[in-house]
Amino acid sequence: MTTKDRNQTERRILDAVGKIVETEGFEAVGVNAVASASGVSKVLIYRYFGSIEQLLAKYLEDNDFWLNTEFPIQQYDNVKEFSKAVFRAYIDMLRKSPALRKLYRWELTTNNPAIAGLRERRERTAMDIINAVSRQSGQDVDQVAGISTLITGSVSYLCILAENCAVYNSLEINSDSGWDKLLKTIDFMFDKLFD
Amino acid sequence: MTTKDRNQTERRILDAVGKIVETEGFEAVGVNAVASASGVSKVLIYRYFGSIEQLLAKYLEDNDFWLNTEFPIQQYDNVKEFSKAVFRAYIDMLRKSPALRKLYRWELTTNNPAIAGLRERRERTAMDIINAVSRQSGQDVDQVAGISTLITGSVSYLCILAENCAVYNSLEINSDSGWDKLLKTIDFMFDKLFD
DNA sequence: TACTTTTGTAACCGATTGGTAACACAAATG
DNA sequence: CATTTGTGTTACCAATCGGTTACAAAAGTA
Repeated sequence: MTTKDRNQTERRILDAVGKIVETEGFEAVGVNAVASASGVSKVLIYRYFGSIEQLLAKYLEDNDFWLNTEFPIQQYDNVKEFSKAVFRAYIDMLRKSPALRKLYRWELTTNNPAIAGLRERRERTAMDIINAVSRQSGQDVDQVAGISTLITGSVSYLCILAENCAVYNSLEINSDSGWDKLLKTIDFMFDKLFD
Repeated sequence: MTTKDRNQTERRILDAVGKIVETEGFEAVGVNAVASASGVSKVLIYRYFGSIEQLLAKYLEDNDFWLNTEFPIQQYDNVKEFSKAVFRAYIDMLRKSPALRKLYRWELTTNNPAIAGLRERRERTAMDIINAVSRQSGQDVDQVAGISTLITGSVSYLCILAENCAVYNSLEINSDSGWDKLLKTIDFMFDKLFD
């Protein structure tokens, strides 16, 4: 260590967590890995964060990993275009962020208080949108939730899978071409559904 | 060990793999775990299977884990009903089999020759169905592939997630009630799309 | 019978895991 | 000045990981 600065040390540790998460995922975040990646003795990890669980909770807290993007439905011409925009944003977000993909992947194998908190907030955000769409379109809430689930669920799955698999149902999920096709399908779906 | 019977020993080892996979997933299949779960010294694992990778390959080979169910499209009244039946079967299969869910989960973090082989066969099976549906319905292949991807992708995701999370978009993915709602949405979708 | 091969176990190996104790030193506090 | 508090490192701990060596005994073979 260069200087004696707790704040800086904590930041180093958290940065190291971020690096490991982005490259190898949450599963690889251990005391030894974080210590060597940050260049800080692991004793300080326990001293400043208590445990790896709490360190990860802090990391999740620092980075807004729930769907916090603002979507003012009033600004859109109609519900259909609004819906398309929401899912387009969802895809972009997930395709751009390795950390977010790793988080979604981690959630498939883990359950702890930090994750539960994330899920709750995400659930609220999602249901706010779904309720708004249902209200404005006159569609049944369960129906809207179902459609939304089909899209976000498969997008989540494909974005995670793409890191280890290039093709799914002949779609190149590794490149823009495959996602353009999927987006076309989504648009097509909404054109048929919202009429 | 009771008797000296290689076949029986191999079976014991493979059974132990199955048990570990179903309960903890492929990630937990290690030499020590398999040895203690099977009651067989780990030396024999190396002797008879070479490595854990090869043991898992053998396990995957023994259990037909790709979509091998036969779906004769001619037997159905129309493409719409055929499609609904296919996805209903997909959901049932995945919800019933813990091992299959664990496999899908494992594939999200891993890539190896055995998995690649599975994916190829699965891809062929899926594209056969998709091509058949496209031909009979007159729909564009990419469109059919897209719809199919949205459904199977989200179903895969939700089935994996359900082991650690009870609710997604207000759907109870842990119980039949949630899946009934989703099935209704899928049926509704096909009713709108195939017309 | 004597010898070889097969099937099995126990014990060990180095590497790595999460976690802690002991100590050095800087900085603030009396 | 002396002393406590905060920050950091080194070195260690037991447990577990994948993997191997050495050996015992059963089973087949000459």
